[in-house]
Amino acid sequence: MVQSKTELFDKELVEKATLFKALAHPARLRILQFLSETQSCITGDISDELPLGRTTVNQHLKELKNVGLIQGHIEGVKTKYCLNPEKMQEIKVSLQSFLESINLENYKCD
Amino acid sequence: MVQSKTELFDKELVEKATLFKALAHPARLRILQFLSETQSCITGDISDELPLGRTTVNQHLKELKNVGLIQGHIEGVKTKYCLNPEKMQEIKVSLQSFLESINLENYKCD
DNA sequence: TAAATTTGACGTATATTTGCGTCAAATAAC
DNA sequence: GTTATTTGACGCAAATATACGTCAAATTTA
Repeated sequence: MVQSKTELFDKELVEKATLFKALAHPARLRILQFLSETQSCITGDISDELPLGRTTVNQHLKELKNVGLIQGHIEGVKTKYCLNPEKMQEIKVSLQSFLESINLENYKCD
Repeated sequence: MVQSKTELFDKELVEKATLFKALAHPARLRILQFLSETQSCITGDISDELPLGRTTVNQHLKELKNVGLIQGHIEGVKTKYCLNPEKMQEIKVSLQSFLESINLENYKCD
């Protein structure tokens, strides 16, 4: 067994968990920060900025791309990576709404 | 090798990644929702509310406890689980600040 | 006291994530 | 045309997460 049981949960919850998971590694957070700091697209070698090998960074980039947080244009041999501001905003709203739905003012614990 | 490299990142980033990770599974999101919906502490058997076995749910509860999102009082044989509103608020602020630091108004992609 | 309930601890199996090396395709530089 | 760069795809090993069964301690209940 030990099969994944995520599909047994509410679809919306699964989606939010997926978003959170994309942000659940310091390398991915750092990549997002880095892209925002540079204020524009970056060609390749983000791995120079991280204490990880190129292939590993590439994999993290792929994960971020999968959830739509970043985009990549190919320009000749090189690839330019950028944030996807719309998706970032979407995620922000999504997470805030979840956190707000949870955090009740008059929560009491007896 | 394949050793964990998380310690090579900024401590603050690692902490935020840890928080996100705690929220990266639908079962844990559901548990948080459930605790907030009931508006009070719940004795044991949250597993009745989830499509998972008791031991599995217990493990998720433990993870949530580890990051401080929930608390558990022991009352006789039973254990009461509650949200930790302070920590929830803390996490909310922490995540919002990260997202805001990332999402730039005038982000351009050439 | 004996039986039933409740729960954490422990062990185990499978799945997924993380990290990286190597290779091949594509393009640029010579 | 040949060589160098750049990058994704592929595969592998170790680490971690997920899911659960079983057991023992604690505590009610009978």
